[in-house]
Amino acid sequence: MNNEFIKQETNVTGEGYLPGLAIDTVIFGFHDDKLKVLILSYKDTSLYALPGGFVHTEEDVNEAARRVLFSRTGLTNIFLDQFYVFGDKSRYDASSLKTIMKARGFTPPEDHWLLKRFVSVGYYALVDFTKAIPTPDSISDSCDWFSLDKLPPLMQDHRQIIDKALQTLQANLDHKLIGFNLLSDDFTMGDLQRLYETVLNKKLIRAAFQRKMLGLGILERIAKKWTGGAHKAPYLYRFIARD
Amino acid sequence: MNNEFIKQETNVTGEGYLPGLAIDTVIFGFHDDKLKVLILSYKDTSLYALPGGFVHTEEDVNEAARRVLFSRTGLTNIFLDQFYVFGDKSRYDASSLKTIMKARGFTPPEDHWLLKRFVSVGYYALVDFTKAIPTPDSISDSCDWFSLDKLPPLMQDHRQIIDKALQTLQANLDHKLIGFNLLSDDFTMGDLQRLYETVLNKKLIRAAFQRKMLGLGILERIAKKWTGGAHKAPYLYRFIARD
DNA sequence: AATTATTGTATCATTTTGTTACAATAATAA
DNA sequence: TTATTATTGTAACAAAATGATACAATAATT
Repeated sequence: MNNEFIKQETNVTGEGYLPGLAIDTVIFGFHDDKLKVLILSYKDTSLYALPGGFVHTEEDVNEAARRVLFSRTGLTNIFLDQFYVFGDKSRYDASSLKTIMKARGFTPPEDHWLLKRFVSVGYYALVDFTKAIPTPDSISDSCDWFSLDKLPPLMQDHRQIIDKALQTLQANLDHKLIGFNLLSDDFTMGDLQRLYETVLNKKLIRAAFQRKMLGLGILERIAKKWTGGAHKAPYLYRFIARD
Repeated sequence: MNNEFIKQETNVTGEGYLPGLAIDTVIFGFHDDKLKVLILSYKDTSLYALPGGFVHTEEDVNEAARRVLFSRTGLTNIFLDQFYVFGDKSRYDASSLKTIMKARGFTPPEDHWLLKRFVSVGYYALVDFTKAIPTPDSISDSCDWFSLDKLPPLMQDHRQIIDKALQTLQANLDHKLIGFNLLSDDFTMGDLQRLYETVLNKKLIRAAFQRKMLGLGILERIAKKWTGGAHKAPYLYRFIARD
């Protein structure tokens, strides 16, 4: 359980943190043929936000991204891909952080480091919805999956950050051996196709998709899956682990 | 002519700048069938570096990138693409900046803001070698094109920044309507093919390349070019301007 | 006027992708 | 037990994209 925020808010000058630099993570999951995103809600504020945090002075930024994700959601061992830096002057809005701190019974001084302008580095990841059991940290009420088409109003520019992450995901779906964390270990060709269709938001041709995927040589066939449906049982596949 | 650096070094606390955040730009040009990169050399130090700088407190980061490029090289109206954030703790090396300031007759205090840890946002661009006449700013001896295969030793991690920029360029050459700034206004199909071959570092099939490029519908044929060679004159093409 | 080198394009082969079809088969219903 | 149903895996063919070769056109040179 994370109580780093308490350290951050009472530490008025931001000692031990890189000033003005934040991290925001966009964690995609896939369930019910919908893309989901992990969203935190801050206690007693009705503020929704991406899991984010700050960089320690003695830590790589990429390292910080992993730590922040773990401390805010409990998710670990996830490949995070850095996708953009959000650095517009207009993006930062001190009011939401003020609200969060006040809801916690802390009234920050006007020159509190968290109220200054921040530039945020965006990271995204794809995780297996069933295996990723997010748990909120001590300053959050909840840490939940939201469908992309049913997002609550988000703090600051987090909505734009998600949009940009989705664009990056769509552009990279083919190249990166994505789905690596996204589906459970074993899946059917139908599962994989529905994932692609959802991410790319378009129908794919079944026969061609299957031929293509098998042709890539990254799938191994495990066993048959008895689905309980009135039809031939599909094979189960898994990604071939690379050395 | 830029004398922002004088402001930066005498301003020991970094007032007016975002602390710990730098910008580095990788400007590619193409000449003699070679990819070139713009490199500055600092006066009296034999230190070579990418054109870089810092972000004003009242400015977007993307804006700052354009301003920095202009103030350090004189280049303007260039589309810069943000490609990565270099945030490893190990990357920053105060010694080179100390050397630069000392060579200018200024001995910075140990806690000078420029000697602290920096995270750098990388941008790259492609420019027409013949039109981009770089001019060094007041703290640089020179601002020159270097072949990618003949780079001098560079400050800090600038070499890795260039490598990463090149990878991004290679991955995006097809998608982005690149070459937009990279070749002169009018060019032959051969010019364009040599550019692609150099960036991708592989031979392309002439007939297929020509068919593909013409098929994209982004080229218009201007006129014939009398090259002086003992052969048929090639057509000149230019990119069709989009609305 | 013949020669040379390069360009633009046609032609055909090969590969990839789109489309349709069909046999295989697990569950269900008859 | 046997037909029915829905879905899967794959074959077969069509269409499109790409690779490879060839050749006519032609500006400069001989």
